Amino acid sequence: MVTIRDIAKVAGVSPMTVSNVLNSSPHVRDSTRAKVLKTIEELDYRVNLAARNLSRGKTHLIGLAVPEVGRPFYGQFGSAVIERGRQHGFQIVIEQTQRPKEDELTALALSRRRMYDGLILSAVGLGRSDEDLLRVDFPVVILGERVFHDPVDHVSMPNVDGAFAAVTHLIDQGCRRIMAMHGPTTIASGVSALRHAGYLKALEAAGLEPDPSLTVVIEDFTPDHGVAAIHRAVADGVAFDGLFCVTDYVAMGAMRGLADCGLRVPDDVKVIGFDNVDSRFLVPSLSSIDPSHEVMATTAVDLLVARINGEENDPSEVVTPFTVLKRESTRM
Amino acid sequence: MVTIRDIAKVAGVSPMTVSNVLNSSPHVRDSTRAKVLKTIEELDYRVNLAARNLSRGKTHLIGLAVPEVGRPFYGQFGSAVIERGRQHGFQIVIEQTQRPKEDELTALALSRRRMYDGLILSAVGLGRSDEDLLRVDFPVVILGERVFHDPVDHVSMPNVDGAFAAVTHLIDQGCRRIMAMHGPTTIASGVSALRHAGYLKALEAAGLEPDPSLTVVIEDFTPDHGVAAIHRAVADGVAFDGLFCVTDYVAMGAMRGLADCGLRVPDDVKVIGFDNVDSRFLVPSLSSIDPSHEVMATTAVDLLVARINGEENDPSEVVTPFTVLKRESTRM
DNA sequence: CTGAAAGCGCTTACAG
DNA sequence: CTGAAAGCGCTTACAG
Repeated sequence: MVTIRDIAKVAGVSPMTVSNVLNSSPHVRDSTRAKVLKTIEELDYRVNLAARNLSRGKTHLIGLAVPEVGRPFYGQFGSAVIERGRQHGFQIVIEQTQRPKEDELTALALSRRRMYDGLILSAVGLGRSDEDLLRVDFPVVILGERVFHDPVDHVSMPNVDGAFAAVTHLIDQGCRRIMAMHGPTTIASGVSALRHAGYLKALEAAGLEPDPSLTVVIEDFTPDHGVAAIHRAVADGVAFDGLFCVTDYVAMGAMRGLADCGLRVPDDVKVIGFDNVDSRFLVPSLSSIDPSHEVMATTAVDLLVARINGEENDPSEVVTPFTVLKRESTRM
Repeated sequence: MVTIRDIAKVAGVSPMTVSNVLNSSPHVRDSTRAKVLKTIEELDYRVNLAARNLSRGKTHLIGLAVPEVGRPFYGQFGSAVIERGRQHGFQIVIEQTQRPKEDELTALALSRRRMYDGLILSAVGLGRSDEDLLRVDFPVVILGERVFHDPVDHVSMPNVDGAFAAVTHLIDQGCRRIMAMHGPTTIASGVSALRHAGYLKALEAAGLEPDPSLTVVIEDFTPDHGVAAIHRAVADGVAFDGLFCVTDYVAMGAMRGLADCGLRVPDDVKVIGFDNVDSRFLVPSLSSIDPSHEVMATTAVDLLVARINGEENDPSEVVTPFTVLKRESTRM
């Protein structure tokens, strides 16, 4: 392997001059710079980043821990993070936290091994009891609501308000028996609990009595679970004219399940999701809450980079703005 | 920051014994190991991977260069690569190669800076003229057909055969005027050219005359382009009863476009895609070619890891098996 | 503008 | 079983 010393020897300068050229320091005479660059070219030298990382104390690597990058939301979010990271000169290592809490804590621990300069952690499984673990002396941005008083930057979605708006839209479109489909609401700060809260709030605001049989809990946010949940509900004879799904990806499955059962969207059941991932291409096009995940990604990266650069602001909590996208699936 | 020397000092041993403990070397007395581990615990020490990487000459990082991880195929593929990498003890850095050829070459160049131990490169823009650039003394696995004689492992999809099977299925279902929708066929080894070849082959095998007006070229493999292409074709009065799309993601848009134009699937037009990404959840469910991307991911990672470990096999070219998934969108 | 020296925090033969 | 020394390939003050 060609090193800086080889270049120095051939070019007849010291290693440190080569280093200066590599780092485009102004303190190099033009002729020297040219000579060094020429040698670098000739020997096809490439800087060894492992060495640079060690001496600089930075890796320019950011960890991104999300449940599964194969799901549309995280894929698109990840894509935006990679792009924004690149703009700041960082590369992104993706870790998948398939086992919600366990893997999220592992990611946190890993990142402290100085492999990453910082970590963006989608905390879907962390609850109040994990507060202490977030007290790290390491740049971290959490994707999700602020749990308690963890001294960490948060970027979160407008879960309650978005769900409220979604369900209110269903009500406006004439729905009276609205099903809510989401995960267990055991983690109070989790997406399911918050979106369920928004659902209940919307019912209440409209003077509708919540019916527990209309709350359908799924284990995981995949279309498969959406399909199965609808099959089950219909088999159980649950009657409903509206459906609010925790994510578009789940809604995609739910719409498929409705079709299986001979229920038409929007005629028999109006459906709305959350995330706005490719949902406009479905037939019927799926109404959704757009939490502007581009904004989330950009904000998360920017906050993290600021921490990495040592800016000492108070921990901030950014809730992204949202839009209600009204499409065919909720048409009157 | 706590280093190995701090641990050594406190535990009363030499740094190298700490290192031995960290690397679970058997040559450490149990009592010494216990003492060191206790100190590590107490001082909350974490190994500095940047330092370890430098001295070991490995980063345990694999680069994955794909066009855009927000697209279902690459998201799911990336997910499988991350998972398989993890099993081998590697982490994955994703680079997005939005500008096909340019960024792919950049990724190649970057990976030689010893940041990655190896690179998995989705070569959508590289053609025969780039052959030389692939002659790298660095572990690389290319996702895509073998261009010429580049001495590199390849994992590719059954592009021609898969397309042949897809179009033959349409013909079997009674289609006679079959549209092919894909990108420019300028790169002979590219996905579009190969799948188009399979399309032509299937027509020929069935004795159908190819009609150039039925070949629709799109700029990018997104649903948006699928929608627009259908709108355009219908506005132009192109008549067709079958549609083969280069990917399911494009087909999703095309089906949306057909709905916009009042054309029913499968009654008026039967549609089949390629990739099998969530296509079974669409309404109607989309027929597709399943190129077993799990197998692709696993194979690519395994081949790369073998290279990284210095195994000196001849460059292999693996074409994954495929399945024709017959669903509602091609029902008679 | 250029260089000699020390250091980043580990690991790797080599002795003992 | 344990340690002293050299080295991985850079960068960073500090001199000159």
